[in-house]
Amino acid sequence: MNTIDALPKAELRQQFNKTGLRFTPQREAVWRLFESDPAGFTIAQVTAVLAPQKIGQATVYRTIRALQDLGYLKWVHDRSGEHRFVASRPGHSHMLVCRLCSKAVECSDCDLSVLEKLIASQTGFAVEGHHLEFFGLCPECS
Amino acid sequence: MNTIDALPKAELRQQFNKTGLRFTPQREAVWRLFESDPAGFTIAQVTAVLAPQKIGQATVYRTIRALQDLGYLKWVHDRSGEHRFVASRPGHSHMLVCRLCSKAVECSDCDLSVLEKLIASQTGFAVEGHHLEFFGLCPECS
DNA sequence: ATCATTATTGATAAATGTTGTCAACTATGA
DNA sequence: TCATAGTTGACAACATTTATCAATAATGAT
Repeated sequence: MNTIDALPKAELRQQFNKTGLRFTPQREAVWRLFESDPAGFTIAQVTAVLAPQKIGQATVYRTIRALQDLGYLKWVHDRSGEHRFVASRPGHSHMLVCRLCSKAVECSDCDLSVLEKLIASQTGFAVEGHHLEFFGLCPECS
Repeated sequence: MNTIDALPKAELRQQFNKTGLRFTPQREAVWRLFESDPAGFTIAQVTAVLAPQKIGQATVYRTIRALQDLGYLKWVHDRSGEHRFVASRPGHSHMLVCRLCSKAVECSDCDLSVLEKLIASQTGFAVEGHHLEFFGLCPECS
């Protein structure tokens, strides 16, 4: 229920090529890493894990940004306030982050439109979008 | 309606002293800066603005962290994804950030409990808290 | 008001984190 | 198979954040 389904290699290649980017072994390795753990990783962790495979840190930075732009990576915050990246699917969604195991799951169908209307009427603010992270305990850690 | 009321000097001093911290001219200068602009500042901006007053960057870092711990500073994200700090009042609240003027206003009475219950029933996730930022257009920029 | 205590300051260095450069390499579409 | 053009990794350059420490100054007690 939590881990997202593995992304077919062909689909990932297609996503890269669509925007003129190339599908390289290094980029696939980075993506596979994120796919392997729903808790996600910080940039430092990714470079550390992939260093033995001789993947340079510049490549890690570039790949993470590319995956972000494609919508396959979203960020959440540690309790320490640090960025952590998590595999996801393109499109808007919210993240539920477990306080204990750090696992992050997407919550895409949670509607905030009611709240946005309330805000509009109370403050005159025309809400166009939002970033929302929940933290708490996942079913396994409860 | 947007800018928060100026914080009395005595109250700020009290807040610092309460936790064993001291109320110094440097710390007051940092706070006054944040109080002066509801759009907030990045750390780099604060150090740049206060450099002529001979306030070291280490002091800026320390003071911002202290103000954060006291609850008087909250962070929001730029469109570029960067941290920006904004003056606020202690306690939980959400931030409304204007896309044009970057002004940030607090929205403390927006209830997410309904949404949290919905999430709990749908995912089994026990929500304990959240971080929520809205972006859009403030009344003046609409 | 004075004083001793002890947190704070600024300068500097050290440590991290991020981006730029470029020749060699390789994925891609023709 | 081939030419094109994006990609790689090593390294340098740059930016950001933290640690150190002697001198200074805010605080509570007197």
